[in-house]
Amino acid sequence: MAGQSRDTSQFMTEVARKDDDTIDFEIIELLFFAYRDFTGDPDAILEKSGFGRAHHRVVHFVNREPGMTVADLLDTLKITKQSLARVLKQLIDSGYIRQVTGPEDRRQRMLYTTKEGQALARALAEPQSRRIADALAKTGPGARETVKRFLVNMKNSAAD
Amino acid sequence: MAGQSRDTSQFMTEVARKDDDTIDFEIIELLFFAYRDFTGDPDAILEKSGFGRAHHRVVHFVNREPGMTVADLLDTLKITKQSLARVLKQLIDSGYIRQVTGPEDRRQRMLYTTKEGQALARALAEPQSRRIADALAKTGPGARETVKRFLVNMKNSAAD
DNA sequence: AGAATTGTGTCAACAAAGCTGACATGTCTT
DNA sequence: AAGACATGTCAGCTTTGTTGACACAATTCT
Repeated sequence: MAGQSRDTSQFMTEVARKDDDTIDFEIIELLFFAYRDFTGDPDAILEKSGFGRAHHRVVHFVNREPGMTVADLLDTLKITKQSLARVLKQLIDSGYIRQVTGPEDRRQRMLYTTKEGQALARALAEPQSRRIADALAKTGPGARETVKRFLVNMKNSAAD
Repeated sequence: MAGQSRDTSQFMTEVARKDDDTIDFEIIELLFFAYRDFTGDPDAILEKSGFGRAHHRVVHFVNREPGMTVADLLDTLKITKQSLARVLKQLIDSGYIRQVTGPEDRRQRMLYTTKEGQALARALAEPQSRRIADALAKTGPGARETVKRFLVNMKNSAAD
């Protein structure tokens, strides 16, 4: 699809692929492709449920950390409460997530996945997990530790 | 922020953090956080330009592969031409990207970044590149090769 | 030469998921 | 009692994705 001959000589005196020795375009790009395809994995399942990627993230994190509050979730997702409210309400109404009034602080709503929510979270994570396992296996022994450390270092540490 | 005491005993007989030995929730999550913060880097610059992340991606890829056609770009971004048209038009009108009629096939529009487009692409990539360099340095020697191979393995190989 | 296909542009309508601002309610905290 | 806090909700807006339809020029096929 990108195989047409291109006479770019009038614009590029160098090579077609523009490389910059001071900017790591390569890893930037690989991250984009990797994440694009990684997030594409659960799409088929999401379409069946009638949910989107926003719902996916909510179910995932509530499932991972049962009892987290709405504020915790907002902090994790870094979105506004109005944005969260939309998808969270749908998930609660559909029976995937339930809320429990905080036993210490009754203002809080502790979030839990239902049986159905757990099943959904698992089904969505499954193809992604397989992709990761395959990629790590192909990359070689010790890859998991290195990749894990890299990813930890990539995310913001302070305002967490 | 997540430090409140939570009596989840009535729902979780296990630990608070739900682990699943068959699903790699850990890397899935780390990928989310890493990518979330990684894409947040250029936001300040984008706000100044009045552009969004869609514009960022277009400028990036056109800058990386000068002379790519509209079809190439659609294939790379995996979005519809109507979606692309919107942001591409704005970038052309603003003088960041220019089109040249294909010398072999006059139906094609070869895309090039202008001087301003190159400067923008570079400015946007700079904080991301720094983040990657820092993360790789902290991860240790040889990290770049391993991470690169992992990312290549993570993306789809076939329909590329 | 004429027909079909291809690459690109564009109109119109719609959906998902983000945003801001404002306000209500109940629950702490002081 | 007053103020701060956690959550929910209404209303409206933006960005960025989608489908479907159509136009036009250029290329390719028969």
